[in-house]
Amino acid sequence: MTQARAQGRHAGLTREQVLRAALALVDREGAGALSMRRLARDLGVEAMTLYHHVRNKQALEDALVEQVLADALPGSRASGPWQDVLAQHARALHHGLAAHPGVVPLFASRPALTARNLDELEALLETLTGAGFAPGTALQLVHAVGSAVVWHHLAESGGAAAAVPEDVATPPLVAAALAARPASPDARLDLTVQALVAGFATLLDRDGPAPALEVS
Amino acid sequence: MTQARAQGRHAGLTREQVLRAALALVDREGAGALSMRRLARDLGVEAMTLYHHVRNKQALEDALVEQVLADALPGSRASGPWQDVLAQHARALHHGLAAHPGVVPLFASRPALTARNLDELEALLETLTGAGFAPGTALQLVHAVGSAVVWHHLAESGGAAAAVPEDVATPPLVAAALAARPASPDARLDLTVQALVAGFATLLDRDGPAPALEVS
DNA sequence: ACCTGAACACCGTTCAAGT
DNA sequence: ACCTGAACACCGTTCAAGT
Repeated sequence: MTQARAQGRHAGLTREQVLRAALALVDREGAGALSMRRLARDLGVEAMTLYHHVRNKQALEDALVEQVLADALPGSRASGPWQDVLAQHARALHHGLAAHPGVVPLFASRPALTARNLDELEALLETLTGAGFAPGTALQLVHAVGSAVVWHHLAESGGAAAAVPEDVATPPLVAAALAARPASPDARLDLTVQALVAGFATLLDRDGPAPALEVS
Repeated sequence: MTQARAQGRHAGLTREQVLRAALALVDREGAGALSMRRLARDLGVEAMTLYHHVRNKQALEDALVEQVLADALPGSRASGPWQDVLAQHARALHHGLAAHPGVVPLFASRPALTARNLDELEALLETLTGAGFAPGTALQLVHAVGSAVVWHHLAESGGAAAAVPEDVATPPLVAAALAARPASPDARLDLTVQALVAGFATLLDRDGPAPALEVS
């Protein structure tokens, strides 16, 4: 968008500018609109210039995911009952994704564990093992909650709910269920997260007795 | 791969052949390798020929998802306790996805409800509402289980677990958790599904008393 | 060190034309 | 009805070259 430069002239482009522009593009037009050439055009630069600040498109997408994650989970290290800590984590992730809906599809094809959020994960595991969970079970619980949140956004933005085909007769119970389920997406996510928490709570007994949390 | 034809000659191509070839391609080389031009080459045909059997690439991908789903869930209408019916549903979906790992990424960007599996859904809702669940809750439970299974395959094939970065010191609890969690992917999926089932079971009381299933 | 330009090997899709 | 061929407007990435 800015004007062309003679060859060899510094554009003064930084990695941060590239990432910011990429995030803006994805927020505006979705992950499908992100291309090296298009992003370069937005920055008023040749496409090849971008490769000086980012290894390739994959790495660019990785960086976007990391940034959204880092913004969403600032390592708050909340304390309190493990159920609340986990719910707080889910909420933070939820709001982070809501702020950048276009990035959500990129989460689907990427590992859940990145350098940037290892600290947050460690803090959650501390809380959960402190509450009596075995470490392996705790990790699965964190993953389950995280993926439920991501999946919720994936489904919400894909119009998953609205997709009962027109030309097919909706069976009675499906129709009733669609009409009766919680109206707001947030309430639906809450229900699922609460069910996960309640479900893993029943596994607590297996892992060993929980320390009495309420006592001093 | 077959030899070229003079213009206007019938290739005798059918929609079924197109879908079969597309599924084979995706199974062999992943969803990323699926392109109209590549698929046409595999079929020994010009790319434009495909548009006679499929509306566009989107529709082709939709058809692949539907087919994998239809193969995985043949509408078995299993009976028994709702927990078992749900676990059986999860297993069927799990095996269906395992048979076509390349198709899994296509599930992430598509609605969960298609014409092809409405019957299966209705049957599941029958079982769950029969067990005392409110229809809305039942639908959410089915969705939660389904997305847990799909997410599991997504994470498994994306190498999500193996992705603790080399250059970063793994915090102690994260390391312990990775070492201690269930070794096999199947066992991990089982744990999550069981937790979901147990969690929604605790919601049963809210929805109303369950009819005595064992009686007569 | 940072940026450009041409080139290579690809895409999805429209449109007019063949039989 | 079914298939082709050329065309349009795109891709990611390599490589040699400029300052």
